[in-house]
Amino acid sequence: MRKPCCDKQDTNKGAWSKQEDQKLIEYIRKHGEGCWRKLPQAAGLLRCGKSCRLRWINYLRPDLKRGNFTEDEEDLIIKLHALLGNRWSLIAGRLPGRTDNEVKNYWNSHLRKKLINRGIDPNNHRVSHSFPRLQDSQNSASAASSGFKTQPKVEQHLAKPNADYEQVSDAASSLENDPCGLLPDLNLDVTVTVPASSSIANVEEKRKDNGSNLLRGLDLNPPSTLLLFQ
DNA sequence: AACGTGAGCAACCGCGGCTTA
DNA sequence: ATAAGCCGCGGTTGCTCACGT
Repeated sequence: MRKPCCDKQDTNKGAWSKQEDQKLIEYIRKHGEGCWRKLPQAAGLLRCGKSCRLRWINYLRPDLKRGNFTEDEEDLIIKLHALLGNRWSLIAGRLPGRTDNEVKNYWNSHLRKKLINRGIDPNNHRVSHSFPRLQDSQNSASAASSGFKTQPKVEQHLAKPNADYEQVSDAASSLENDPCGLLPDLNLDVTVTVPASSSIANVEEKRKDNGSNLLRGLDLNPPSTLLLFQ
């Protein structure tokens, strides 16, 4: 049998130092990503491989954008969350240079509140009486101050008060259980194909057999050609 | 100026599925 | 065939900083 992943008593925890970052960057620059278990020892780091992977993916990767999310990115996150639910890695996969952790944090700290302020339940993207909407004047003011050019299409279509649409467990299931066509105007223009062996959908289907029905057979194109909504 | 509070974010934890010995 | 390690994910925690009193 294999050795345990790492000796926890011999590993550092908490914030990474610049020296540690540098070691990790140097090592991956030379050897590339992969084999996270061996990496810490090979790179001279007293860290768990898991921790190294997280640090690299979320912070050190050279292709990371960092900085504020654009309005387009915000809109896309909201729409993808309505479609996919809390599948942050999938959502981040549609946002070049963004990580699942970053998207998740941004959702929890900013976007959730925005939706709540508009009387939309962020869990299912439906108008909810338990999230009292601001008056229109306040709403537009808050939208303007919070960076939205106009009301996103999602809200325009979802902000129809109708108690029948409430109380659904999560966004993904709400879409699946949408007999009334709550989201008719989202125009989910996705290509339905037999998944290619290399497609994201295929990989995801292999990984997450539970609850990935939404993705089954969806050929998720690269971000630049994504046509989820119009 | 000092303290309290809340927001934002980096990092950790635990779990599930896959891989491998 | 099976048990245990590996990997990646989502949820949660805890630290830091900005802001208000």
